[in-house]
Amino acid sequence: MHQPDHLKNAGLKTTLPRLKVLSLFESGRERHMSAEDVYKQLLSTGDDVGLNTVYRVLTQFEQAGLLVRHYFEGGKSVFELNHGTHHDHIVCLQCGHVEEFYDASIEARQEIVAAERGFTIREHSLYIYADCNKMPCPNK
Amino acid sequence: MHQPDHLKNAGLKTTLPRLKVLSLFESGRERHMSAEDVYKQLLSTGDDVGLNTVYRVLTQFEQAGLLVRHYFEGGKSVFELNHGTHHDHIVCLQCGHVEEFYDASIEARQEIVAAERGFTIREHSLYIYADCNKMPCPNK
DNA sequence: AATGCAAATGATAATTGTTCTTATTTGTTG
DNA sequence: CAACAAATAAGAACAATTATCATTTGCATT
Ligand SMILES: [Mn+2]
Ligand SMILES: [Mn+2]
Ligand SMILES: [Zn+2]
Ligand SMILES: [Zn+2]
Repeated sequence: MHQPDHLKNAGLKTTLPRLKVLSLFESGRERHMSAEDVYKQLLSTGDDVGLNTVYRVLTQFEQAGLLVRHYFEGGKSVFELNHGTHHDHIVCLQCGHVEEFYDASIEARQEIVAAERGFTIREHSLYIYADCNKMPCPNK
Repeated sequence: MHQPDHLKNAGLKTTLPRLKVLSLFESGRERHMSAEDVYKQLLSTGDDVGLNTVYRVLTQFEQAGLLVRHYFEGGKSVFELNHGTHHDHIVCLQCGHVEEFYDASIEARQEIVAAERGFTIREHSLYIYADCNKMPCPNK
């Protein structure tokens, strides 16, 4: 799916830090990660990459369309692999567990809401904050 | 609507800084303002209030239910008067103009999405980023 | 394989938005 | 109007992110 040549295609040199970050996302260990998350994961496997390089690479990957950036409540950006299709998120306020969903009816209504006001949608973000009601919460 | 006694009711002393911040929101000059926005508006009318006091007062007003806080894309919190009813936002990417909307069908679908996954919704945020298509864009 | 150079990295410093600390001031109450 | 708790303001501290720049690395060419 995302091979090293995705980097070349995006005009990015195939460097060690970039490969490390990309394979961390591809490992599937965690789908949604902040810069700090990525930094710490790489530290924990000895694949050290400077924190500012992580930030730079994440931004480049976002621009190259390899990653998608989200602004979850709490101020820090979170990234995930871009698998082409849009989806929204429901986040457990207790444990941080994130589930993804796509609801065609919500998507359609947004278009109508925008059109009624003369707007042309560029993007949108919908986050539902909730309790997952699992015992115990899966992540924490 | 929001009189000074709203402060007392919330257990907050009726101080000059609080009155200044509250009346700025009530003036209707701008509905959605960040701490920095409030700070600068007050400076511009000579009603100086320290920036940290602005932050503190905004947080207190949020807790007292006088204001609602939003996390717009870009990292900074934005506040608006709480007029009791929930609404979502459509933001023009060109001029920053914000319009509010409420769509019962979107709200209802969110409940279904959450329920299907066993979640109980606490809150949600939906921002549509768009072009307002006005010539010129109203705010800038 | 060695060379050359643009591009990328990492150490460090700077910025931005926000919160904390604490001495001074202010609002309320007797 | 005195007393005292609560609130303010100045400044430091913090957290997330971005910028600067000397050194290193990927990679195309010899
Ligand atoms: Mn996702
Ligand atoms: Mn609003
Ligand atoms: Zn949970
Ligand atoms: Zn506009």
